[in-house]
Amino acid sequence: MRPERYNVRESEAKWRKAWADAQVFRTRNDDPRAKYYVLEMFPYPSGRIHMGHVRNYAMGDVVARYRRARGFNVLHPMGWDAFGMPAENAAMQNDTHPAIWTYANIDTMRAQLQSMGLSLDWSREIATCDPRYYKHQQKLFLDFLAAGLVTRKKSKVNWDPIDHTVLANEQVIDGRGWRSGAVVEQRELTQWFLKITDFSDDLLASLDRLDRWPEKVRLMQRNWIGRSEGLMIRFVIDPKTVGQLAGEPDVNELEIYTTRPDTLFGAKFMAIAPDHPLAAAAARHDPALAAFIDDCRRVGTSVAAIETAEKKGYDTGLRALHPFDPEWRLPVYVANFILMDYGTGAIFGCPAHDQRDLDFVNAYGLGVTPVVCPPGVDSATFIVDRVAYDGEGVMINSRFLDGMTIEEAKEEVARRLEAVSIGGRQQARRQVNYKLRDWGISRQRYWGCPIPVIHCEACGVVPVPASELPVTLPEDVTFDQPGNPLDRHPTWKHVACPRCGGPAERETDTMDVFVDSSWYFVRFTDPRDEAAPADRRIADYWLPVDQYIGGVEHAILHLLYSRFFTRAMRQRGYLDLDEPFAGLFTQGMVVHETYRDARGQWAAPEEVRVEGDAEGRKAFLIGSGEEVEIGPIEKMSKSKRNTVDPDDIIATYGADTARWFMLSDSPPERDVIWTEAGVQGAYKQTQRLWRLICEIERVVGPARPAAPAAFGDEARRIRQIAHAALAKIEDEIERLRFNVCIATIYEFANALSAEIGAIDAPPVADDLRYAFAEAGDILVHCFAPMMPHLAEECWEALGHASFVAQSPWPVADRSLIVSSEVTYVAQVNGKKRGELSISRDAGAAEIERAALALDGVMRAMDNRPPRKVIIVPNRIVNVVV
RNA sequence: GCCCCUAUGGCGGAACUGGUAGACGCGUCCGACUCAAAAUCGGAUUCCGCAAGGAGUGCUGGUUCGAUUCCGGCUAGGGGCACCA
Repeated sequence: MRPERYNVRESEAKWRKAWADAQVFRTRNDDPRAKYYVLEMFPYPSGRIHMGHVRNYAMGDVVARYRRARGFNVLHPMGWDAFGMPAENAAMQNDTHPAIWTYANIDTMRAQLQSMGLSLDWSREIATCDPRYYKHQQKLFLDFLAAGLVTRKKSKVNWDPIDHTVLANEQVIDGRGWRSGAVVEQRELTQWFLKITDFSDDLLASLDRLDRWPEKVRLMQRNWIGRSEGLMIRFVIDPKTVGQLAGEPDVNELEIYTTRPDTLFGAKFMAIAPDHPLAAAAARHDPALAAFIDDCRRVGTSVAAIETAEKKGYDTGLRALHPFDPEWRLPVYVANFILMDYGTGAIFGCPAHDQRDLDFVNAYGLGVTPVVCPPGVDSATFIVDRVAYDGEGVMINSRFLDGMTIEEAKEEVARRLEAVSIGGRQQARRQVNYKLRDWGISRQRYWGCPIPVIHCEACGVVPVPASELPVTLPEDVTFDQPGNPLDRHPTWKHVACPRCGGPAERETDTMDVFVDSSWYFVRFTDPRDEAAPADRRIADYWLPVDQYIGGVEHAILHLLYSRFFTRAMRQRGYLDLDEPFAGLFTQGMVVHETYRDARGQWAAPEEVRVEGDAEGRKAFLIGSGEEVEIGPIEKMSKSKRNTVDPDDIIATYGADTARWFMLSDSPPERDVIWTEAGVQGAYKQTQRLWRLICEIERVVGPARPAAPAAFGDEARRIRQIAHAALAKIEDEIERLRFNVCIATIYEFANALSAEIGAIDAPPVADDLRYAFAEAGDILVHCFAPMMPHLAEECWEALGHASFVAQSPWPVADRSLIVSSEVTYVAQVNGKKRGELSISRDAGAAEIERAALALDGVMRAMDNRPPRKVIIVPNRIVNVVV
């Protein structure tokens, strides 16, 4: 006799040990079966796992376990994105070395992940902060450097003038350093860049072939790459306005990039970025302008900050000549919303058809002239005042362009200006431009992969010889002062130049952590290879990743950088691979209510008791009974204290319950709200499924029956229920629709319960016993990817000696599912008026006759003759009167 | 500011490719079992209406025999914006 209740704690521990002892999830590179690589974005070892991790890894594990059952050789590895700022912040706060902090976190989180019962091959675990990992990254960097895929150039950073340190964008709050509170400045540093722009076209074009990526991610990447076709136009600066700038270089003309040359007759001003060379030249003769530029720099380097700041400009006094009218002069402003990184860092402003330009002229009173008239609007009365018009239309107020479409006008302007020559060069040329910029990877920080180059006064930049790799981080560093400890280290950075032997210095910048995560999926294929990032044959066998799963917050940067790395590695012969991730799924966050007391202090969910119902819910502190306000539902975060610790949930309810709840209810791409009721509901299901399996076992008996020659009606019905559920669950798992999958499992279990309840006392006929045994096996297989521990317990109860984790997926017999009768909905004028059940192969005339004979249909038709009858096969009959 | 996404009962959500809106779960209500409670099991549950029937998928307009689904205009919430990971 089986126990009434399923003992979660005992069983889960037992099965995890059994899997580990039998090495069930160990993956071999020489397995002859078809491969399937499923990967979840590896975690940053922040300290403890959170519910977002549970959700992410539960999803990946469903896919891994399902594919394994379907006969694939599955690679499902785990590792640690272990470099990054939090380790340095912790070092400063607690006086612990980043490595010690990081590895301690990894140990904690590994144990937590292991308690989830994930089917991971832990023998392939990697950490990016391990020199055995970053050694290969340094080799890749040097290889890319030799191949011209790396460059050095100047770029701006946020500089904290009190702490004397470079700040990350998130460390700049309202233009001030987070620690010192000092107003942030911009500094230019010479930094290392990976030339991702070499691949702009391919990165863009290949998006079309990523058909197993969410459309929104492809769209975001397309916009990010931002290919545009436009015109470079040289504006002559009126010599009469140059004045004291006369001696400065490049003050005779201003080159701009525009995608809207058609609006040239709507131009009201020119604007240049505060970092534009012309702005710098003008500022040398105008202290007020220099002060204005300093002001602009205090916003920081983030585009969001620059573009949301109030639009401000400074008139340089320079005037540019309109290309089509030498009498027409346009004022040249330095403006805080022009970005030096895009185009030439200079624009002409047409307020009528660009909102930013319009906001600008409204602030400076420069006037608006519309030049594109929307269809159906009278050009004589069309005015633009607060909202710019960026739609289609016909050219107006534009002399020789009048009456043309936008496209015709663009072409006409380009054609005319290409033909004009100034100083021996065309005044304008067509140009394809990209928003995408090269990837700056230099970080002025300790806890990252050292950039393996040496700076020699005589020889310049010298790569560290391969035999000396990896360049490891020195361990004797302190974090008692801000800034990069590598920079102030007494010995580490001083070395002999590998080329001339003279005194030289190591590069003290380390790499952006996005570099670490741009090739880790390659390393997992062959993680212990000492000679190469991965053996080429092994990498080519496993890659691409068949299903990649992670947060949508990585939709652009991480995924684009990984796509770049794949291309660079292919070019250098490491891989034969177009794209790293054939399938991508972006899952939603885990969110929770927030609680706040009268003093504005946040309260954690475990400190709060919630009472009430539909009318209103109230929350009280458990200790004092004080009422706390129930706030909005937000992403779980430490600062709002609305987190739930997976350890507590797993200890109370078990890993299967935690996994099940994270997969049920909400669609995986959407946010899921953590509720206590939801977890309890999931827990009840584990017990329900266990009871059902026990009942099946009692009906089937100790000996599993052989397949009978024929099935009676009841047995046929049970088989139909089981096979229909199996077919649907297969489809839903493959589409990663875990919530629908779980709903189908509930329906399946409910239906089986009803059938079991209808069974009379034993003995039970052989065909029924067979049908129940088969249905039980199918049910266990269906929930095994989500609740693997319970599934093993049930599998054993049903009399199997093997692991369900190693058993093949049952074959759905789809011929059992089709019924001979179909139900049509009968509508009159699109409104449902009845239903009719009819043979699947009934003809149109027969269906129409049956529909018109229905009571509800006749009443609704009210003796009017049918004008038209629409029949959608197997679905609907609509009578139009 | 720019780019992207989302919106369906009391709640989470389902609805194949434009074809029965509300599957499944939670909650609530009623009932069974029990001395009682818990657990479990059965039934009801979009709204208005006694009913017939009507209304209904954030708001608004359109296309269609038919719109949660397609198109236009809004509103609200969320993600990303290049040094958080």
